Parts: sequence; structure tokens; C-alpha cells
Amino acid sequence: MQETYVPQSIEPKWQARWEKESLFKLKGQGEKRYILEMFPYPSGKMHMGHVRNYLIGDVLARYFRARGFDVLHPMGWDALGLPAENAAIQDGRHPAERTRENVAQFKAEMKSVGYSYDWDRELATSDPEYYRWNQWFFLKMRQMGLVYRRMNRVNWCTSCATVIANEQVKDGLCERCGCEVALKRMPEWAFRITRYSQKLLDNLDTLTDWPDRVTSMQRHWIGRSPGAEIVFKIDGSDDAALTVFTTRADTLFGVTYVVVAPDHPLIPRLVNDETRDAVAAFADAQAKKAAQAKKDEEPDKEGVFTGAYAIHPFTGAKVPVWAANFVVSDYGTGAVMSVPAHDQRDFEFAQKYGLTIRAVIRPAEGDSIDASALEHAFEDDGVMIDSEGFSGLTSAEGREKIGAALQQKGLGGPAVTYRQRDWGFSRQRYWGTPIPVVYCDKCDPDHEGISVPESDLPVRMPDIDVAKVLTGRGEPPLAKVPEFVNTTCPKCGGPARREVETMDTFVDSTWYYARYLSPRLDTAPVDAEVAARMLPVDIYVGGPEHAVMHLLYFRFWTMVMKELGLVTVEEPVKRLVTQGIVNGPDGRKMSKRWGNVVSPRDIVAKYGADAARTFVMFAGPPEKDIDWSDEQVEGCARFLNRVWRLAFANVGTARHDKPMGGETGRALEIRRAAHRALAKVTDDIERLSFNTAIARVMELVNTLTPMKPEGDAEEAAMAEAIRLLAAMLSPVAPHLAEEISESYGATECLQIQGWPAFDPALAAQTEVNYAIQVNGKLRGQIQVAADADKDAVIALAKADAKIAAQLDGKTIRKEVFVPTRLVNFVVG
RNA sequence: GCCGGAGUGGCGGAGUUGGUAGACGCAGGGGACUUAAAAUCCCCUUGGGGUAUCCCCAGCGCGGGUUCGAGUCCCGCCUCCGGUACCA
Repeated sequence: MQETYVPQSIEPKWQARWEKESLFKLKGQGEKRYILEMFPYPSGKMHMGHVRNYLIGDVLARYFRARGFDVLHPMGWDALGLPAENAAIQDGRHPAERTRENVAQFKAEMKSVGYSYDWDRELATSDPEYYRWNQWFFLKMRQMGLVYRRMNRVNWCTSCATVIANEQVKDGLCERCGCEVALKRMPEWAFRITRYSQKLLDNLDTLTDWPDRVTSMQRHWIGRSPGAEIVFKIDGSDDAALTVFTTRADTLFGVTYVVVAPDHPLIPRLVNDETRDAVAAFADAQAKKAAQAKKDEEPDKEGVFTGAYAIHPFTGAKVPVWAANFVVSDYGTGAVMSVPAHDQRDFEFAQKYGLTIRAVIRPAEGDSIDASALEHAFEDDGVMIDSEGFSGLTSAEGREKIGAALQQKGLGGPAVTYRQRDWGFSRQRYWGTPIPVVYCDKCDPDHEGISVPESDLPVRMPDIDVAKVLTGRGEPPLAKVPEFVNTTCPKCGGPARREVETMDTFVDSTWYYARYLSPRLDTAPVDAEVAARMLPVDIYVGGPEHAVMHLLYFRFWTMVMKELGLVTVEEPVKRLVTQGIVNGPDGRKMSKRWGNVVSPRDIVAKYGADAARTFVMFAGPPEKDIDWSDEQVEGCARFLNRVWRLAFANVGTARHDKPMGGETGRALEIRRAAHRALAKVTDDIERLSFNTAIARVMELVNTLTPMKPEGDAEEAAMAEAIRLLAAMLSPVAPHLAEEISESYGATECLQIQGWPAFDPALAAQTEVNYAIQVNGKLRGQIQVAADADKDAVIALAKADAKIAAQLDGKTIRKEVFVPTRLVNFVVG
């Protein structure tokens, strides 16, 4: 052991040894732990957020491995996606080339931090041997009826003549050319995730180890809403009818108009010669406004009368049908019944356009309301009035009875609506998984798309001339590659065209966790046998920004994989950890713009990986945002130096195995401190409270440092304490820990040595400190044997001079006794 | 607006089922060592007050409440962060 701690010299040494000994491989036997971090999109450089993300997983992986679990801890690359393609449009470099370079750089940086990955399982989603299984899933899901074509609105840049992503729209303008963006309806491919809405919702109750904030956001995103669908026939038409969805069927008799979305499919049948142009103009104007709407502004409610009247299903009254901007076409049925007396939004609209207001609910207690004098809608539940046979029912009863009555009449009935929408997954990109579909005019005249046979997978991305194909303009890139587009029909063998759209990259990340189990398997995406043993993922670590989209797709896909017999679990992840952001030293998000970016590479070079690791874990609990702090990193480096000096100071007397005698005096003190620290550190890591675990180790070092052991017993105790110290530190500062462990005689790495067990007798407190309160105020403290009973403690407390003075002349009304904690005398 | 989360010393944070608020670290102050500096080590460090090795009062965003006892539970607010967009 050298006298001075030089992390740069010991870190590469241990990294090489771990690799040589293949310490991070799955053994295939024993109790498993699958620790996973969300895999990165390999952009140029790794940043501190990545470091933290993988560190949380790495500390756990190292801990569980030491505990004897068979740990899987893999890493891969979410390599497909928009940034590589956009960069290619800029500089003409092929996305594959750029990705390869980025991955190499990323991987080298990861290795310098000392993560314990099994690199043999590395995967990249841009690999045809990976994305072929995306295509395989597409085919299976199409057979299951989970894939369909639909029309959807997209951002369309008229100047680029292409579809652009939401994030490419800046203030309603195209980021690239600065032109206006319009909404355009186009066909797209979609997954029917809504078939699983109820299950996705119900299963949230089983995810007890997920943060509440995530399950609650998912619940809200799925947005189950029980209510009723109600059919309003259109006056003067035999078959035209509007179906509305409402949660307030009890207000049905208060309906004075009906509103449809500006792009509702029935509009052509609602308008007449007088209103046709006005309604069309209104729809156009709204589409443009919607595309350019600022996020923080609520547009004014605007509408236009369609010219049609709807017939009330009970009263037969004719109410006007309006088109308005506050009804959205892809929620519910795209049409609502308006009850201005009992819905604030309807109320405001009715006032603006002079529509009738009719009250049909009165407060449960109190007088009925005067519709003509209303200032706000009365939105509470109450008692139904002026509602034919339903009058007198409570709102809750009314909703049920009206639902049933509608069903009997064949004009609707109870219905549930979800806010969640199906997942449109086709993209007009090159750097993505090609959708395995072919169009043949002969066999498929309606152009529904013929699935490519499984045996023809993968459908590979073609090699391209980047400058010609990745222009960011006009038709999708793949359409510009004739060798790709032109193919033969799998049915008739005649000429056919390939689908030129690719898949959303969210598809790649729905099932990668299962691919790590058998990354080179070429007969199926997942080895069902291995999956049965290894799933679910025990701990999944990632950013809270994925709380809804990724994690819902991920859960959905797992349900599908279960139906396909690939996995036995319905939920992919047992415990979810959402880690906070690493901000710059100024507390702002690290960004080039603020000049506050801290590079892991620089930090590792300057302080060593262990100091960087210790700081990131010590700065705060995993789920909280932390600010980078050079001073704190230096503090951590100082701490590791103190550990080193402590180990070095005692290494000379630790070589020979000395008998662990002398369970008294300083030897005992040393052993107690070490075992107590070990007990706390173990508990803290189990609770994912890494910052306090490190604090415990610091305390131990502070306790041990001034001790200068003399004699065999003390020296043996100190050697034991330092070996335990190394073990405790090994998940967080593994290189330093190994070096110390080796210097203290270990021949095996700490992962093999295992996590030490603390001696409960040594860890236990022999004496405890009781707080003595009088009327809840702290008035003194006493030291008592840990096993003293209530009467003994109270007697000692009363004997204390200060307490006696406080109690003098007063009547004790109550004595509160909390074992090992406190006594509270309530006096009058 | 709605949904979710957070608010504790000069700073990052600790306080696990209600039980001694401020562990641990940083910064700061004082001291030791040194010709000097760095490094290291030791002591102090929430605020206010006092009859000062000890004691009192206040204190966890604000205002109430429950309780012997509240940072922790309940009600009403404020501020900040994240998500979302007229959701019928």
C-alpha cells in the first residue's frame, strides 16, 4: 500500500481486474436481482445526469452481488432517433457512423466511472438483429388486432413539404425554415393501447414499490371517466345522429344546445347552404390557431351555428347544434351536450352567443336556483327538478336511472371514456425501424398494406447517399430510395412498393429489458425460459420525465408479450426509482447556454471516479434534484483521503491474523463502532438512502482515526474495523475499497468476499439516552441501561435534580413513556 | 385553471411507524504544526437573552387545529419546481 492515495493509479488497475475475472456476469443460479437503468440515447458526451442515473443502479448491483444474489446489470444503446438524423441533414454524415462513434465515446466514459456492467449483453437498437424483432412484434400485434391505420392530425410545414415533430415546432413556426406550421390530417399506423387502458389502470394498484407521483400521473393520464353516451337524432334526417358523452346525465333535461368539434365527421351532413361556408372557414381558422397556440394561453371560446337541430331523447325538443373550438375531436365522441346552468364552460358559451339557460338541478339543501339570474353555473350534485319522471332524484340516482332508460330506448346508455389515446407510431424518418409492410395494387387495391412474411425479416434500412436522401424536405426519406421502395409482392410476386415510414423509437424501448436476457437469440425476441426466471426487473432507475409515455408503453408491451407467451409477468418492473436532475453549480439546469456544464471526464481525471461517485451519491436522496458543487466534491475527495490514511496508518499491524480477544476497553469500542456503522449502512442501502449510508461511514472514520491501537487485541479490532469499512464503501467507492481490502490481506475481490454480517450484540446499544420532558418541553436527559424498564427509567428521571425541581410542588397527571426514547411528565 | 411534488441553519442535507430538530458534508471563525504556504489535525458555528462550563425563550414557508408531544397528521393559504391543456 502506497502512503498517498492516487486514484488515477489504482482505478484502471481494478477495472482491469474486474473485467479479467468476469465478475459482473449472470451465473444462472441462486436468487436473482435484475437491476436496470434506462438506457441512453448515445448523444456526443455523457453528462452528470447519466452518471447519477447509472450510479444508483451500480451501487445497488454491487451491493446485491456482494449479498450473494445472482445479479443482472446490463447496458445498451437507444440508438435510433431524430437527433442523429437531424445532425445528418446538417453535416451530411451518416447516422450510423455518428452513432458508432458516439457509442464508443460513451462506453469509454462509462468504463472510467467503474460501472459494473456485463458488457457481453450490450445491445443497440440500430442493429438489424435488434429491430427485426420490432418488426416481428408488429406482425404479431397486427394479427392480434392491435395495429391499425387511422387518420390523425400532424404538424405540416408547407415550405419543407414534410411532417415535423412537436419539438421541431417553435412558437408555431417550423424550427428549420421558420415558416408557418399547419395541422394536416394524414393516415398513420397506431397501436391499440386503449384496449389495455383498464388493465393498465387496475394494475397500478399492484405497483406498490413505484413512487406515488408516477402512479398518480399515470392514473391521470389514462383518465378513466364513467358516464353515459347519449344519442341525439338530427332533425329532418332519418339516420343522422350525434352521440355525445357526458359524466352528468342527471343534467340531461337542462340541455339547450349540442356542440361538436370543428372537424367532426358529421359536419358535412349538419350544414346547409347558408352555413356551409362559415362552418368550413371556422374549422380552417381553428386548425391554424391550434397549430400555433401558445402553451400557456387559453383561447377564447368561439363557435358557429351549423344550421342543424338535434332532438332531445326524452322531451323531443329541438336544440341547435353548434361547432366550437372547446370540443376536441379525439376525446369522448367529439360531441357534447351543453347544459349551461350546470357547467361553467357551457354557461360562458351560452352567455356569449345568447343561448337558453335552463336549471334542472337544485342544491340538496336550499331553494332552487333562478336560471335567469345565474352568475356562475351551479356545478354541484343536487336534486333533479323539471326532469319529467326523474324529478326528485338525487344526481347520483338520476345518472343511474337515466343511463338505464337510455339503454332501454336504444338511445345510448352507460359508458366509460378514457383520456388515453391510441399510440400513433409511424414516423416519416430514415433512422428508425422500417415498418414491414408492402403495398400491391393487385392484391391489396384498398392499400391496407400487406404484412411482410416473418421469414423475410428483417426489413433493413437501406444504405443511402446521405446528401440526397436526408434533406429534411419533401416526401419521407425512404421514399427517395428506389432500391428500397421497389419490391415484389409477397402474395403474387408482382411489382409492389414498400411502406416508407418507420417506427417511433419508443417502440425500441418497450421491450429492450427482456432482450438483455438473451441478446443474441435469433429464433425469438425473448428466451421465455430465461425470462421466467429473471423477470420482472427488480429495480428500474430513470428520469421522471418518462413517468407516463415510456413507462406506459413499456407496461403495455409487457402485457402483449405475456399474451404471446414470451414472459410470465404482466408488469415489467417491481420497483421504480425516478432520480432527480443534476443541476449546475448555480442551481440552473446544466446547459451550454448557461456555461455551467460539468463533464464527467474532467471530474474523473481530476478527483478520480470514486470521489465523483461518492459526491453524486452523497449530495442528496436519489429522487431529489441536486446541484453540482466543486467544494463538495473536494470534500468527498478529502474524505477518501482520510480513509486511505486511516488504512495506511494501521496496515503495518494488520498483516498477521491476530486473535480477536479482549472484549473490553478500546478494542471493544472499536468493534462496536464498526459493527454499529455496518448495521446502519446495510439498512440505509436497503432503503436507497445512500447519502446517509455515506454519512455513517464518515462517522466511523471520524471515530477510528484518533484511535491508536496498542497491543494485539486493539490491533486486531482495528484491522477488522478497516476491513468492514472497505466492504461498506465498496458499492460507492469500489476501487479504493478493493485496494484497501487487498492491502489487508484479501486475495479475492470484494464482490466475491461478500457483504459482511454485523454482530448484533456489538451493534446493539448498551446504554440509551432518555429525553425527559415536562409538559412536552425538554428539561433534562439521563443515561440508562438499554434494558431498563419503565418504572426504573421514571424513577431515575424523578431523581434527576433538574427534573425534580421542575416537578416540585406540582401534581403529575400523566407519565408518558416511550421505550429507548423519552419520558414526558404531564403536570397540572 | 387542473394534476403531482417540494419548502428545515450561510449552503447541500439528516430526522425510517408523531417522540431530544439541525446527523454528515461544505462554507466561515479560532487554534496547533510550519521560517512561510499548502496539506493535515483540534475546537467553535440556528437566532435571541440571561444571574454564562449552566439555564431560559424562539425556531422546520404562513395561519389555524388534533395530541402529553407535530418538521412529520388534519384544515385553509403563500412561494417554487415538474406535467398538462377547453377532457364533456
